[in-house]
Amino acid sequence: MTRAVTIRDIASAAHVSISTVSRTLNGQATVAPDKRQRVLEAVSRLGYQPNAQAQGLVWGRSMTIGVLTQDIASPFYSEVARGIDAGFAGSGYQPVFVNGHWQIQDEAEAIVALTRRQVDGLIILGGQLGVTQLRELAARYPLVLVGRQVPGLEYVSLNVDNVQGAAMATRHLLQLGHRRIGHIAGVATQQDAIDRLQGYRLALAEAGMPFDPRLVFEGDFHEASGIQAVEHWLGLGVGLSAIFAANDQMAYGARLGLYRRGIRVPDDISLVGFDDLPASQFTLPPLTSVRQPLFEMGRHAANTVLLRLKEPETQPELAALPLTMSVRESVRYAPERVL
Amino acid sequence: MTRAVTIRDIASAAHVSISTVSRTLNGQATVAPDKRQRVLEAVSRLGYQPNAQAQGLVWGRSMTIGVLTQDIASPFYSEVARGIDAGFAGSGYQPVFVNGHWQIQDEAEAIVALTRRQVDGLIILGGQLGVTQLRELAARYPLVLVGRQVPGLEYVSLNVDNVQGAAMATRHLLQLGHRRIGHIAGVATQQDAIDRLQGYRLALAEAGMPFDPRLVFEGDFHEASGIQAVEHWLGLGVGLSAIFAANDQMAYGARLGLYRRGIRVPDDISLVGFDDLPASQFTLPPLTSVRQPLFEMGRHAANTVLLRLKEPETQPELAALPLTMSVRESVRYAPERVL
DNA sequence: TTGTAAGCGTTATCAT
DNA sequence: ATGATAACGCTTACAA
Repeated sequence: MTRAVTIRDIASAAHVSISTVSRTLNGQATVAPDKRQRVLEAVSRLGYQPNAQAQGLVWGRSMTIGVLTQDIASPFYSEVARGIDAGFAGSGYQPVFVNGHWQIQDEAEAIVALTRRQVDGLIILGGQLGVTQLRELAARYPLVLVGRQVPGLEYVSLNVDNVQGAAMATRHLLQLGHRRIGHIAGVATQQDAIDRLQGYRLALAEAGMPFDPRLVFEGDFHEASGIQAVEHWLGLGVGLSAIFAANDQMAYGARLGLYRRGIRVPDDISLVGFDDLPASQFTLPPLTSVRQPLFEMGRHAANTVLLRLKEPETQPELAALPLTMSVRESVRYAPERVL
Repeated sequence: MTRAVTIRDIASAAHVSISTVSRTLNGQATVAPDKRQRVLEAVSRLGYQPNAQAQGLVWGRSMTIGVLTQDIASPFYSEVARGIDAGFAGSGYQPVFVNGHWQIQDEAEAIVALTRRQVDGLIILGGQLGVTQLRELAARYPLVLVGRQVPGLEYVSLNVDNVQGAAMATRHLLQLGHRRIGHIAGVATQQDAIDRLQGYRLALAEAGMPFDPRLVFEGDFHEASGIQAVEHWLGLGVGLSAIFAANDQMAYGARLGLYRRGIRVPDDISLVGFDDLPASQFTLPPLTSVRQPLFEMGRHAANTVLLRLKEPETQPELAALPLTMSVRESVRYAPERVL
């Protein structure tokens, strides 16, 4: 369309050289007041905005941070994304979000797109990128890994203790007298799913309860698999007084599945989720859940990248953020009868 | 960290000039098979990726499309974002999402950030940017406006007919015998909120029903205001047999508010939302809602930008995408008694 | 077919 | 204090 205004346009409009324009705009260097004035006037009159691409070329950085998510539209990722966005606000850096779509192929392509665009740093949320590739990336960029535990990359990994979180949820149920607790697990290839299952078993073991494999259903972190879990258990006739889902979305599904069978929550069955998505405050009933500080995680990841950018030598410790329970109305004392 | 591999590295590794490298990589031009071979080998061995910033500088475009949303983490925007992402997949263009945070100031800054980054096109979702600024942007960039109706910019506006959608929802309720229908409106400064209120009134008028202003509560499109609406109406003691919320999120809030008061949906009160967010399939009960094809809207917006980029002269018509009703379980025939 | 060199818009070095 | 000019990494005439 119309050609953009360049620094040359400003220079000729203000009757100075382009270096003078650049100097006035970039702060410290000394420029005579009158010329400075003319430059500023021309800049605002013509609406000049320096070309970030050209600046990036000469500075060797793009003021851009790549963020790899799996699905920008999932409530989980988007809450983290919001935190990342907040973390970079006012820093001059712009996050660029790309999607891996849960597929390693797409992830790899997304990373290439980011590196070609000369991102100055990287935040990788989950995913299945291989250890080798992650190590290479860590060597080239200030990198923060969220939700992945990679041997040798602990210092760039921002994690929550999923084992403890799941154990906490399970203990919560046990303390209320529940003895038959179903667990809707996530996909077995993801570390957080594995850890949460482990936490569930840990709490059971602590309480001296036997582990019944029929009480574990492997879902896929989406709502529909929560419904399937309920159908599965009801068909089997295992007896259940509580369900602990490995994430909130599956808990929502389970809730609907129970409703379809006329089973009340929490009267007949108690329900606990994991993540504490914003929406869980408004479900019916509001869902008790293990609170992951998603927003904070995003912000923390952003701040860490920023810090590494500023002081490349420092290796700030990435303390694991604490998990807490958001206790709401979906849990009650274990009923006499088990379904 | 480590310096990136440049075209010069490839040139010297393959013992050719940098133009030969460029030619091999950029397709058509003729390069001797042996040199071509050496170049390709060096490229893959050294893992060379052309610097997109430098290419952008030469080509005068960044292969980047700016997308202004209000809140990347809202289920509404993220579903559209997913569609946009899908629309650009494989096109070579990369969407860059920025947030306006519902504030005109932030929006303006976000747009500046995008233009400085030399985006080749723009998609603007909602927002409050002034008409003048939008016109300027439309003159400089291939632009698609989603959810805004700007005089003189109809040809770049992708809209749904909110008036008809709201009328459809209200008629649905009327046909089932409901006579006291509350409407939870959105913020009165947003056109879609105004249009939906108008559609509600239109359907009422068609049915020869009087408009009772006490039956309209102004919310803010978030869940909490749905709860407030219910509290407000129950306090007032207007009688109600159905509620039509201007978006799903407020409907979720209303659902919870009713639950708190022991009012059943749909037995006591019917509930209809607007947007048909993915989550509405899993609420309790699943929510009847006016379906906005959010994903499709995003994809369509992306495709339109792509088309304008390819053929700048053409002005493809932006046909309004159709709204339909997603009928689920939150609606029932009007009960005898009104609450 | 290939290499040299100009240029994309900017900053930074260097004289002046 | 200011203006040439050489980069930055790449593509693309233009010569050879």
